[in-house]
Amino acid sequence: MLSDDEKVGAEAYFALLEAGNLLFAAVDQQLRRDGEISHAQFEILTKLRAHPDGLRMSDLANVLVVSRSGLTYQVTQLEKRGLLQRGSAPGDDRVVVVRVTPAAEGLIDHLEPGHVQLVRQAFSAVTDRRDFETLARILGQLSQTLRATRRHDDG
Amino acid sequence: MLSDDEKVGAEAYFALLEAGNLLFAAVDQQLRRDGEISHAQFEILTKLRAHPDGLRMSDLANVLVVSRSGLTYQVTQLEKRGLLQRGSAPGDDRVVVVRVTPAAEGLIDHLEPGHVQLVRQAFSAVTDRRDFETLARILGQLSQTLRATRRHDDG
DNA sequence: CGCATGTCCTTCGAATTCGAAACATCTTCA
DNA sequence: TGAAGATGTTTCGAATTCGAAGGACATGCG
Repeated sequence: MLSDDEKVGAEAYFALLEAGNLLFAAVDQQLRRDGEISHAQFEILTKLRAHPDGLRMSDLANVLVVSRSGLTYQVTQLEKRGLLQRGSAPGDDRVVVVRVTPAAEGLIDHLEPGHVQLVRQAFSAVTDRRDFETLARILGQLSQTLRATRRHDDG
Repeated sequence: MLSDDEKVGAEAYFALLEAGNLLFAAVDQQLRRDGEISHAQFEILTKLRAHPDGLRMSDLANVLVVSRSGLTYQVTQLEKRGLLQRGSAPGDDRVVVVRVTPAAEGLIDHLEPGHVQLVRQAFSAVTDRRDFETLARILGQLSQTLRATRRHDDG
């Protein structure tokens, strides 16, 4: 038998997976419709846009929580579409640094308004600003904990 | 430029996707290691266990937030392993009703302790019980909103 | 009844994901 | 220098996912 604390914990756990799943699916559908791009690819581009100097493949994979090989696949797709470029890093020829192209910035600008609106709509039932802050804080703690125990010995 | 409200909203949005992703990945890894089963399959079994009379394929797909065809695939896999059974529904020969087998209940019982411990560990940084309640409440609202606007006209 | 339409599940092909293994390049240390 | 191990990325095969199309049954209406 579960204690009351465990019950509310399990509830939060299931709710997190469900909400995350639904939110991802909703955003994915919209992005595919409006911009012929998947949510996974969109996340790559937006993360890269926040790093004008580019990111190494491994770092990008860690940020996005995907495997290195999975990232290789998507980066190849995006490079074929001219939305990003692979480059080399000075001083280490093993490293591949990825940067967005102006075309990608244009695409992001094109998609951003609808994207923001969809997310706002999804959260429309959350009216108290403190709820947002609580949500962001707890989920941030959760991510931090999970990243800390995440295996580092890949490949 | 985003307002402060939009900033905290965007933060919550990104945190939700990230935490959900990390949590799913962590649980998936553990279940594969301890029980030779994926998180997706484990969720099917646990949902079904909560419904001793079985569930129709469509209803199960909706609950789990997966496509009908994707569910068909996983149900076939699980049936091959003897963890669930397909049956017919009285009065409508189109419908397939799925039920867990005793073997699946045994597997769930075997995996449950480690599963609970992992989740508890993931949430270990969340110490205030009201935070759990807030989390469950907000994410529940979010799921409800997203389900309401979800497309019902599937393949 | 008999056809049109709707519902439910599965099949099919394409896209995406992962982990293991392969490859290439550093770094360390003798 | 050069071998051994570490690090970074890609290739490969297998598993999983989706949406569209197909097939089977149900329902409504003439």
